[in-house]
Parts: sequence; structure tokens; C-alpha cells
Amino acid sequence: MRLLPTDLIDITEATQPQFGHYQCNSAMKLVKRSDLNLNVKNPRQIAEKLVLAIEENLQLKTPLFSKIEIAGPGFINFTLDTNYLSSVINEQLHDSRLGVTLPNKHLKVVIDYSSVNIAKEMHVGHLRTTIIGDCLARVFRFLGHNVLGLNHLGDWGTQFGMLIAYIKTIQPEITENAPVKATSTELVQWYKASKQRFDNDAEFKTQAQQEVVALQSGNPVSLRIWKEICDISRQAYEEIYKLLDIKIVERGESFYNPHLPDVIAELEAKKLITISEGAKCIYLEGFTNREGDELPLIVQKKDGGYNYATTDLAALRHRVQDEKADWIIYVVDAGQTLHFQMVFAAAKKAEFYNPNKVQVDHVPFGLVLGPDGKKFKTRSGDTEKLIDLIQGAIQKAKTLLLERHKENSEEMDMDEAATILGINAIKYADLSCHRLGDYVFSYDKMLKFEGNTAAFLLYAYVRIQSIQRKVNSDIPQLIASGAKIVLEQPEEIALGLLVCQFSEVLDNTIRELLPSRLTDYLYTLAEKFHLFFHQCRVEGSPQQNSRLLLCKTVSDVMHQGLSLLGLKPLERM
RNA sequence: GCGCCCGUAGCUCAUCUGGAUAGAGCAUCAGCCUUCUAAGCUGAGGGUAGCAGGUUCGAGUCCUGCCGGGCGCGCCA
Repeated sequence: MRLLPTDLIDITEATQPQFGHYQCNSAMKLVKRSDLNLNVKNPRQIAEKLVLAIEENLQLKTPLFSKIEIAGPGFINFTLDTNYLSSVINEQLHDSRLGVTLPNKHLKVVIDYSSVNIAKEMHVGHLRTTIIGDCLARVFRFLGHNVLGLNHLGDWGTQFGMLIAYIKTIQPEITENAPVKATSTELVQWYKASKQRFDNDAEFKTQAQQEVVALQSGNPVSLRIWKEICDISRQAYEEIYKLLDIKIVERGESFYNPHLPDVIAELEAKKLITISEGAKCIYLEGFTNREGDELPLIVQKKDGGYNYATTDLAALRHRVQDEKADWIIYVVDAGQTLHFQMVFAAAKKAEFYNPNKVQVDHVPFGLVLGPDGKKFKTRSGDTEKLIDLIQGAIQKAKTLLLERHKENSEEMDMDEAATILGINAIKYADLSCHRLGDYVFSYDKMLKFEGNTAAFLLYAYVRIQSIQRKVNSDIPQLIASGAKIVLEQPEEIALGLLVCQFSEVLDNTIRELLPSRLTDYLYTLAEKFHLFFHQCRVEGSPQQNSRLLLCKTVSDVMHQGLSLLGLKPLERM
């Protein structure tokens, strides 16, 4: 398609089945371009020229299309040749990467997600960043990129001043060598108590702020208590990561602490710092506050302490300079959009990164709402603990499984299946809704096993496994013997086409950083499979081998797709 | 007040750099299991895409204004 200026190449999937498989919308755009001297007023005439050119170019090769038609104002509709489609899917059958080619350039992609807070329990609000970030990391990895997933732990800052000050009042015997005695539950209680005191007791607030400075400057007792707190907390969140199958590198705010003075020094050297009301600030164009005055990004507080802007700047610089990132992605809730805009703008101004060389994206997501339609409380109010939530889903899944398998419950490991089903349901409920929208968190909804849910996908996968058990054929042997997929029935062709589009879908998922592109695709794949299942008998049919292999490609794509979402498959359910 | 996000079927949501007749699920109604898992499939009804303009051959999608909801806006992260 060198014939067209790249910005005018507009080839998309057909919007309706009767229009074929793909459509080209370029003719309507070309007619407007006077600079190309086409001397044609009617887009249909352009479409005719394009079709001629395409047919000439493809003459000597395998026929790609069985039909190319011009329709409407100038749409060009392409119907793929079934033999060609069959040849593509047969190639994919032999390809362990399912038709997904490795990139020319392997990018270093840093993804910042999960960001749990030490001394606070993981709650439903951590679900989105953790699951979306994990999914994006998995897709990038599968596409052949070098991913560094970072857990930007909230393990530093004012809250630790509060906590340490509080612990010193209730356990005054603590020294550098006498450890804190507490469970993670107690820690959370202490956090709440210290927060309350911080808000209501001015003297305590001052103490807490002094503790922050002590911690940041490396006071041994403060550091010791801090380390204990982190260790206790870690046990709690690692349990959840294990359950959710999340693998992430821990690199919290404290990691950047030694770099903070240097970040400030560099900003000062570059003459970006203005002192305002005792605080060191960067003023950026286009940001105003409530009164319409310029809004600063505060990088050092008047008490000398650093804040999250400082840490984020240090982190960004580190990720560019030390990690050599090509792409940095922050999976953080939409409420922090302004913060990231300012940090990115400041980092550009400070030349911490070159926007032409490094792509930096904030990937915002909507809120998780409670049953009342309001945001789950995070700070002081009681919230649903993530661990309880997960256990609840697993319990519910188990009830459903037992109900379904009253007679033959010995065929499968109910606990294992329930765990997989429950966790899949939670993850899928989150990933399948559009990232930017809020959604109401509901056990019932996420465990509903109809419609666009994890169970619907799993059910398609399970049915394929069931067919394979029934036929009991050695599939690797079958492939080795040269058996081929022959797409004939409309249901087979529709299914085969979809299987071949896996690679395109992953590209879209990454381009928009939207996991819901992948869930939508897998949902459609499951739908098309169920259709095929009803219309096309596999076992005992004349097309048994071909259909068995078609099922295998669907199973492979489904398996890989589920894995990219962070879900696990089941052989039976 | 300013900025960002959202508003699509009774409900929950899709609609992929603007494309042809806006699609699913739930709920309602009517069908399909002596054949590979009925957690499935088929069919029916259900729409002024918040409202009003504009740009365009073409707008749910882009622009402007208004209405409604959410979030954010100087030392919490």
C-alpha cells in the first residue's frame, strides 16, 4: 500500500459481516486532498483505481481475497479467500507464538503499579492498579519487550512519622536493638489511631513531622522501627500477591530517598526552583490554583521534608538514566492526573527525560464504588479488605461448583477449581470494564457466570478440553502427520478468522493500554466457539481432524489470552 | 470559580486513531439436551446515544454552549 500517504491509509475490520472481513475507507479521505492532484471528484472513482492497483499488485501471489467490492460512497470491502485464511491458520497451528511476531526493537518498559501502602491493608482500591498493571506487563512481555514491573511502595513519608511517633509513645522501651512487637492487624490499628491523633493533636503532629525528618536523615532508631513496620506489612501483601499470581519488583519510595537531595540540587542548578511560603517550588505554565494564581509543584516542604513530587521526579530520573527505560507507564487512579501532568512537565523542563526518546504515560483508571455508588473509603473508615474479598469470591465459586457437581464431585479438585474460578472472576470483572469508567463493586456481579465474564471464557475452554478427551486423539502426532485445518462452514471461517486476529488485538491492547480490548476479543472468541460447537460436530464427523485442530488453535489462543489477563485455565468446571 | 473524566436499551456495559443498519449480558417472553459440559445456543420485544448548535460526503466518536454526576485544584500519598 505504498500508493497512499500513510495518514490516509484507513483499513479497518468490516463493520458488518455482509461487507466481508476488512474495509478500506481511504477513497473518501483522498478525494478531499487537493494537493495530491488526483483530478477526481468522486470517491468511487478513486476506489476503482485503488482496487485496480491492488489487483495488479496481488496478481502473481496467492489470492488473498475472494472478493473486492466497492460499496456506498466509496468503501472498498475485502473478503478474505477461505483457502488463504486456512493457510494462515495452519501456519499459526505450528507456531508456538500463535502468529505474534517479535518486535524489531525490544523496548525497556517500566510499569509502575500496585503501589501498596505499608502499614495499611490492601483494599479494593488496590485491585485496579494491581490487576491492570499486571495485565499490561504480561502483554508487553509476551510481545517480546523487556518489562520491569515496579511496586512503588508507600513505605516513606508523613505516615511513617505519624506511626513512629505513635509507636514511641506506646512502646517507649524501643531502641535500635529491641524490635517492635506487632501483627499486621495491630499495625493497621496503630495507623488509624496515629492518623486520628495527627489530625486532632497539634503537638503530636509536630512530633510526627520531626520523625519524618529524622527518618529521612537516617536516624537509627527511626530506621529500625521503620524496617520492622515494613517487614510486618510485607507478609500481609505477599500473601495476596501469591494468591493473585502477581510477580512484581519491590522498589518503594524509600529507595529514592538517597537521591532526593541531589534531585533538588539539580533543579536548583537548572534555576527551576522558586521559594514560596518557605517551600521549594517549581512553577509550570498552564497550572493554576483555586484563585487563578499559578499552582506550584512543591518539591521540598518548608520543614525541609520531601514529598511525593520529589520522589516521583527522582523515580522518573532513575528510570530513564539508570534503567534506560524507553517507555514508562504509571498505572495510578485518575484522581492523580493533575499530579502526573505536573511531574511530567517538571521532568521535561528539568531535562530528566527527552520526550522524543522516552514515552511516559499515566494510565488512569476509574474508581471502584461501594454498593451505595460512592467511593470506597480509604483513610479512616472501614473498608472491605482485599483478602476477605478474594476469600469471599472463592467461597462463592465453591458453592456454585458443588451445586453443579452434586453427583460427580469426585472428578475434580473442588478447592483448587473454586480458587481459580473465584480469582478469575474478580480479575476479569475489573479488566473487562473500560479502564476510565467507575464501576460498582459487587460480589454477585463478578461471580455471575453469564455474559462477559471469566466463567463464560473458561466454559468455552473447558468444552474444548472435553472434546479432546472424547476424541482421545494424539494431537501433536496428528499435526506431525501433516493433518491440516480446512475451513468450510461459516462458523468455522468466522472462528478461524478470529483466531488469526490474535496478534492485531494484542497490538491494539498495547497501543491504547486497554486490557478491555483483550477481554472483548476473548469474549467474542468464546461466543464464536460456542456457535461452532453447536453447528459443527467434531467427534465422529468426516471433518474430525480438521476441526480438532481448529479447536486446538482456539484453545491455544484462549489459554494464552487468559494467561495474559493473569487468569488461570481449568480443564473441567 | 478553574481543570480533567463521565452521561448509550428498564438495569450493567461495549462500540478499537470519525465510516455503512449503535452491539452484548441481565431482566421479560417464545423455542432447543437418547449426539463432544444447557454455566450453552436460537428467536422476539426494548434506542431522539443528556440537551442544543457546529464541522464533515459521513458524528455516540471531533468543536462550542448548556444540563446532570464524579474527581482534582500549595506543603498527605
